[in-house]
Amino acid sequence: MRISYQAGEVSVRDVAFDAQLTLIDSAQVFHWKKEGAERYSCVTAGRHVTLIAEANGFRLSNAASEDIPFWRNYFDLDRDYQAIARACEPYPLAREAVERLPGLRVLNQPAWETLLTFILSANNNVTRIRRLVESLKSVFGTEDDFPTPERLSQISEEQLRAIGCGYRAPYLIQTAAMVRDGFPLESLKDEGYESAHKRLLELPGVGDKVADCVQLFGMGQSEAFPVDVWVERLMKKWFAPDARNKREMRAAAHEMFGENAGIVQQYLFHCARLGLISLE
DNA sequence: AACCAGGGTGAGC
DNA sequence: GCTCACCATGGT
Repeated sequence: MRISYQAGEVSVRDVAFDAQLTLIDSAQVFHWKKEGAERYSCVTAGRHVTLIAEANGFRLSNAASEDIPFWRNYFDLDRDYQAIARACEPYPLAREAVERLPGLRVLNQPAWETLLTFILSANNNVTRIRRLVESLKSVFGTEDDFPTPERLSQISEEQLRAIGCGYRAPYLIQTAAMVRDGFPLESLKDEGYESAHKRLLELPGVGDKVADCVQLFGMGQSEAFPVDVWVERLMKKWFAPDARNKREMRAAAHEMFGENAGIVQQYLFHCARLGLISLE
């Protein structure tokens, strides 16, 4: 992997990256927009950026040189995905899943954005989550960012229901108020997985699954193993047929995949959604 | 027209 | 501890 900078563009070469898969279809991030065949744009962490997909990597236009470390982390460029595939060797189905979707990467998003979007994701479908996140950002955020906890905590339930949040509206408001009042969202990244998980469960609208998504996609805790309906079916059929509930499925995943559990999960999840793995 | 979606909550055991 | 009805909304 090589990163270079020239004339306002960050260029990333020699890296497996499938922009359509990772930014649009993977259901880990909901606010990238497709602008053209190879062009994608996004507002994240107060940065407005355009990504141009290339043969063996990508370019970021409108990027500052001092933001290279930010994007390096955001796109998970320092993780060795082939090594993860190899580490799955005892579990051929998992290894095949990782190898069948080259270029799918697990992004490291800002924690607050991840928390917001996954509260909205509960019992919802991807198309509608994307619309909802876009509305939340454009109606209540600024041109360059999502609404802050301060701002969101002062929006009325009626206003949030008006853009389609439904019963998740009070969860958003109450969680925003807790973060505003000092809930240590950022410092949870430095706690262990279990400890951070328990703290996240204190937030309204956050259960085991949403907490794991925030930890995996927004806190860099790769052992987090979100169990949604797809992963539940996968685990029941292929990996942990005796698990009696989702908590036991998570434990089984930690046993099998350790610190790579969340990364493997993302590949399995997507293969299942694409129909590449039979769930009978 | 039913059924589903990257589920969480609270009540009743 | 556990199960389960209920929760808005729109996609398929």
